[in-house]
Amino acid sequence: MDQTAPHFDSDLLDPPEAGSIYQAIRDDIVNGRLAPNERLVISALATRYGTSTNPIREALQQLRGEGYVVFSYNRGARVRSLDEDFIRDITEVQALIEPYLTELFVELVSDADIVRLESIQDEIEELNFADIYRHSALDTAFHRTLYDRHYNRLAFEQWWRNREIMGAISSRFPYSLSRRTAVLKEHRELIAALRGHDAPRACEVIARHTRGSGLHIVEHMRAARHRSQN
Amino acid sequence: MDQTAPHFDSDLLDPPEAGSIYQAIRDDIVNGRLAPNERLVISALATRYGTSTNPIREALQQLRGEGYVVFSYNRGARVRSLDEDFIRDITEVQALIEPYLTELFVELVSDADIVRLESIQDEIEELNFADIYRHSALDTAFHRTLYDRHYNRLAFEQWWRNREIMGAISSRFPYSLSRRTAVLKEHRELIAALRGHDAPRACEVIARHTRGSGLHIVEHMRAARHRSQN
DNA sequence: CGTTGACAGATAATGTACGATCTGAAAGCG
DNA sequence: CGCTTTCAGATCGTACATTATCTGTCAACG
Repeated sequence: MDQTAPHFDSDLLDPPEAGSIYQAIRDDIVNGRLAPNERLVISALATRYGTSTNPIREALQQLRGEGYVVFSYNRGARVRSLDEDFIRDITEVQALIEPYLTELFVELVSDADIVRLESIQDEIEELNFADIYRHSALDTAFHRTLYDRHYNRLAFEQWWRNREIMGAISSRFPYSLSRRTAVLKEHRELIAALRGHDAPRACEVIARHTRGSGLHIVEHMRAARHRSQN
Repeated sequence: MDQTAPHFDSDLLDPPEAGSIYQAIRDDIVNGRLAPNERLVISALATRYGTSTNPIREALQQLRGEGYVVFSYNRGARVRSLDEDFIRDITEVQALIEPYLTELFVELVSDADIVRLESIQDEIEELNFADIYRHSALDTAFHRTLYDRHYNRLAFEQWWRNREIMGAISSRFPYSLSRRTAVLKEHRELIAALRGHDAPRACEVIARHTRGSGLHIVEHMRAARHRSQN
């Protein structure tokens, strides 16, 4: 079973060495090694990734087009700052896309799919948020099972990008107890809806799931902001 | 001081000269001067826009991130090919975003907004598709009136990008008679729904409008493909 | 005679280096 | 204390070097 790592191709073939700088920078952003709003100095990145400046400049421009990086003229690039408003916005877009992607999956879901989802979910519950990175990987696998085979690659890529951005920020916060129980409950609810081929219910659950995830992040951000205002 | 500055027609916005190459290339794509699937040769573009290669390379990378351009390693860039599947995909995403954006507008619509929409619509009907470019500008103004003030800039930008891409392809086809009547009818229907603050109806109309627009393009593409297969 | 395959030159993408501004901030001056 | 000057560091544009791919010719072969 090819359990795919969080490795996602924007090109079909990974060029031997080419887009790897883009990949590396993007990974560093979504994993928090390059923090939101952090300045991205070209020469520093060039030495960091062991190349000259031009590949860095091009990678940053691509990331700019994807929304990970912002530029000011003659002042260089920064990692996009992820404030509460932006998380709210991205969450609402996800709450549109995910039910849309789910809707088709309800049509074409097979028994094997259900088994796979349940096995992932079993593992999630067994792990019980002990290892956050492992949990994140499992959660990603769960959702990708739903969306991977959708014909609409544009929507899928949009969803994936947004998910990575949200992951970048949410990995800094712990799961609250209420959020944990909600995640588990909603996953189980979704599986039940899929088994019954109940599209409206599946879409409702996934929309609730998505909104809850965003709200959870925003609440953490708000709390952190208040703490720092003492 | 005597800098024979290549002042492109006195700019009205933005940094002096910075992203203007990006803008120029994007405009050329969405206006069809650079056709779908056309090869984008860096040196050729450099001479075309009167600059060296690096700004071109960076602009293309940004456009890649936005989905206008695709790369293959060591083989350069092409304008994204817009096949029927992609139009279908982009249409379905638009059919998610536009009702979402409309929903809020129903809440905050003012009498002045209604007046403005009606005046645009009057002009559209008076023009009656005689000048396609003018019609397109008016139609854009109509829809932007609905979405411009939405707080979700991410969704707005996504909508705008998709709209420009669809405009790039649809401008090559004439409006069929049935499509013309549908457009006018749906705009009027939308205004009526807005006046009555009827959100569900407004969303339904705009979703139908969006899907119809996409379907219209796909039908033209299909017809053109069959013609060329003789 | 037509097709295929290899080779060489041309073309273009990718990487490196450098110089010309621009920015931001600290030092100098009134 | 505020304004100007200076200056290091960074961005942005230009030029060049290095490969990789494409094209067309020509000979070998069926």
